[in-house]
Amino acid sequence: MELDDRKKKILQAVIRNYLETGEPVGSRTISKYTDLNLSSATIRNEMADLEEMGYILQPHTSAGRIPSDKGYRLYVDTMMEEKEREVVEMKEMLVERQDKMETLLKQVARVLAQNTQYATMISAPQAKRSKLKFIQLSRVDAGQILAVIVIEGNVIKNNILAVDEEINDETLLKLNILLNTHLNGLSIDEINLAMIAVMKQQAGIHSAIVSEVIDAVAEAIRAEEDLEIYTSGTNNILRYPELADHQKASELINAFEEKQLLGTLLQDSGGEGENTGIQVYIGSESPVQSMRDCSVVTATYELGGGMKGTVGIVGPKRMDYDKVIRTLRSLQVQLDELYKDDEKQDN
Amino acid sequence: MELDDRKKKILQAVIRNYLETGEPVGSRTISKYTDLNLSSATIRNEMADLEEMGYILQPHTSAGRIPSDKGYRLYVDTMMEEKEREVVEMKEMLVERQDKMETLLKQVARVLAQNTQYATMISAPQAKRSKLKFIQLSRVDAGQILAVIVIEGNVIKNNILAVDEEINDETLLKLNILLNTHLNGLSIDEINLAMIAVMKQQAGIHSAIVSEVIDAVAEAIRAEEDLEIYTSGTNNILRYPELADHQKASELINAFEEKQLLGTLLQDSGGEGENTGIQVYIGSESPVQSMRDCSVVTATYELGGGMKGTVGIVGPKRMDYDKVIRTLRSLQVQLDELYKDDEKQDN
DNA sequence: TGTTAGCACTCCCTTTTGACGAGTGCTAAT
DNA sequence: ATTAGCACTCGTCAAAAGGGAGTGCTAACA
Repeated sequence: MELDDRKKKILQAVIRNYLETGEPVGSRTISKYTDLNLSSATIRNEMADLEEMGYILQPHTSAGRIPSDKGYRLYVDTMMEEKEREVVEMKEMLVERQDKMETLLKQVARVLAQNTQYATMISAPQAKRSKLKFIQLSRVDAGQILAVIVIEGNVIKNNILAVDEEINDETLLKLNILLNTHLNGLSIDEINLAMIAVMKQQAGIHSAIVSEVIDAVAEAIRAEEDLEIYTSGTNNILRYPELADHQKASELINAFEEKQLLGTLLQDSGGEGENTGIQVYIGSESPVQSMRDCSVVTATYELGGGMKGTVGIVGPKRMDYDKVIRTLRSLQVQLDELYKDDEKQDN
Repeated sequence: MELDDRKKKILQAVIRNYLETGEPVGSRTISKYTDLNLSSATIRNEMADLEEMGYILQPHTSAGRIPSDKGYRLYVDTMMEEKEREVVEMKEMLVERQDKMETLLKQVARVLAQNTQYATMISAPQAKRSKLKFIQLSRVDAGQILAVIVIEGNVIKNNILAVDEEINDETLLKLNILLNTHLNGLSIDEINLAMIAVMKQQAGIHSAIVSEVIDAVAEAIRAEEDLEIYTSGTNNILRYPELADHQKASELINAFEEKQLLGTLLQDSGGEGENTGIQVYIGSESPVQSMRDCSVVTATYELGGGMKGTVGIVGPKRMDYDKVIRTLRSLQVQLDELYKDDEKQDN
């Protein structure tokens, strides 16, 4: 059987209507809703075909039809553009530039949740491969050395090292120079044992400190490389009856709290999503088990300096894909402009 | 009317029974449940009295009774101890010492939530008044100065300052000494304008940087002084039918997500709670509006070095106060022992 | 051959009804 | 002061009834 033009129109009408009302939609509704001027009986025949093809389904006999995952997929892939043009400008989101990356991300998540009434998540931006930019040791107390580690992209990590030996400012200065000349500009897998041996030798009796600093560097880079994720609007889940079932809602809320599960969603979409960087997971397409009744839309964003992160929106399958995607596009643009020329930041 | 011994026993029985079953409890049940050997009719009369006095109430005519807030309060204040002794040792919680404060707090929240099946929250420990311990400026890039600010308790904040002028290492060293000699050991309200003027004068042409550093210090201390709060087990809210109503649950989940609302709960209990530092808010006693159907139990904990924080558990009014309080006591002891002698930490 | 009107049928949802049971308050007897 | 007895209230549950939305099929129509 072929999906001719009329069938497409009917499918589109079914989906549009269902997105609005959340109720199964019947043939009579379609007969009036579209400009096809067809009787409900004809629509019924066509709908039977569409069901056979797997685009829509009946919750039970003698109910209207609702879109299947396959139907949503077709809609998202090929039918949505047309609506996009006739839509008015959305209320502008306000994302302000923030000093602290953390503040910015939390704000984005919140604004997005308020705008869409769905649950949102965002991962901190990362350079492809974190390189060490600068190390600074300082004596902060007797027996305590503060190690400040700056990673490419001006991400800063601190670590306090306990040392047995008493260290004077001069040796500290030497150690600083030693560490910086050897390590600057290197990524974690470029720091090898031979190099460490050389440094330890040069450090003489203070070789123990070198080891500790290296450990701290390794940990700092590793910490930077695993995703920090912020979420907002979790309570919006309860807005949608199809998700508000206690069992499901509890699992979802848990996923948003544990956050690590969300990582799969916020990493996958790395480069794949065509040119726009926007990707849609419908129902069972999502890699996260607890989201099999949801749809997830993710978008990669860029802050400058090659720093890329991903932001995502989670809602019911019956979500307003159109609005969500437009909102995410607008966000991409805003973030891009906000951090166009420089990349100041800290943590 | 007086609350004699028999009435107390009956009230206690009603509450115990209701905590277990969650169902309104009737006179016949009590008649068998207690060792008073009274008929249901007598119990009925007593219960009518108790209702008149406001300790219990009827959801509707011809239903059993449930405890009122006032009833719970009496129970928590005077009736719980007896049960405490006859109770077996609870499953030991495992809280491990962590390098990072953040990790520790998250772990405590999670463990507590798993153990009790309620929602939990914890505020980061704070010294009474944050004092500056150490400042370090470093040149990290052309036009970028990294300011590392260490606050009492080894809390570290970073800030990258943009500077127009080119600064060599020597001036930077001078500035470091200048800043440290003037500012070390001071709290935010000890840094006054006169002092700043003196420093600016000594800094000469680099006075602009001094201003920026002072701003950074002020912000760092302020940031440290407002509560960081971690939560866990939010999804447990849905476990309890009396909270799982969409409207209420949504508000609650939102409170746990926004976190700042929780601050009132985690600050209030500062010193008030007798000797144990444990405080119970029942229903409308809670200062947080969205928790009027909940009970909240908070406990202050101490990590050493005068660092105090508060941890809290939020559940239905019908929560197992006994177990919750015992769990919190055990946690207090564990944390105390874990950080008994030193106070290493960073962020 | 595609479209449509008509019709019987299915199935869900809501309301109604009645039975049941748990629990109460009151009264009178102990 | 306590208790047995009884009428009454009210929520819950299940079954029954009614209504409505929607379908599939058939036959007529252009």
